Amino acid sequence: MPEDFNIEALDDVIHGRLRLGIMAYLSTAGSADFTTLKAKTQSSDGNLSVQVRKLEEAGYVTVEKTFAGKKPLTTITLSESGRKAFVAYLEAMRKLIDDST
Amino acid sequence: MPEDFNIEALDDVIHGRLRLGIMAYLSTAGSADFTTLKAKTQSSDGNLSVQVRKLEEAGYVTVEKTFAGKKPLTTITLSESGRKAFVAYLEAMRKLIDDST
DNA sequence: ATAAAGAACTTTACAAAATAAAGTACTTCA
DNA sequence: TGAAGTACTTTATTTTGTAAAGTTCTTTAT
Repeated sequence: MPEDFNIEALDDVIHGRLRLGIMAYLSTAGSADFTTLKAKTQSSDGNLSVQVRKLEEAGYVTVEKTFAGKKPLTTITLSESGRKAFVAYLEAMRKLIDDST
Repeated sequence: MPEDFNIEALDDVIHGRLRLGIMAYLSTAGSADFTTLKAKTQSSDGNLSVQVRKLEEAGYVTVEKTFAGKKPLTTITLSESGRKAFVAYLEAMRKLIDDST
């Protein structure tokens, strides 16, 4: 029985579907440009833009804008605090899974 | 790299915060009455009522209304299809965790 | 006997989030 | 040079989640 499963342990910023995908990808890749992230998460430009902004506002990623030749290049990088938050999220989720199986 | 992490593998009906808590509890308890579920998930009456209805509409739980003495008693039970869906959710989540750590 | 309080919900209203559509500012190709 | 494409952002719409209010009864106190 997941007696001690605290629903509040699941960070809402991370729990969002697309944001979870972004964090999962960045957790191993470290950083990625906008286009790659869009492909990996199979999301639309608009949605990705919005969700990356939210992660940025939470301090979980940093966003750097440069140019690759003539084209704009946005690079999203997982921050230290983002990594910590993601690890905590995974820990809470793992506990839920263990307790449920 | 969670190359194969398919964000769509995460069943949206289950992914919702409170619904996830309900499913997690029911996955081990099998069934519970409204009041118990409310206490275990620390939710409000209104929210619980709404989310249970959604799980019911998805066919993941069955809801039976009886009386305990004079008081109404609503019993929520995990269905076979609900268990399957939850297992699939856990499997997708486990894969995400494994790939991310 | 009856009013006040409480239990067990449901319904409706409101707020937040996700998605989709449209817009901007270029660049490249024909 | 103009049509299509890239790399985004902003705004609008839809969906979802939460909170507030309402309903129907029961229990307790007077």
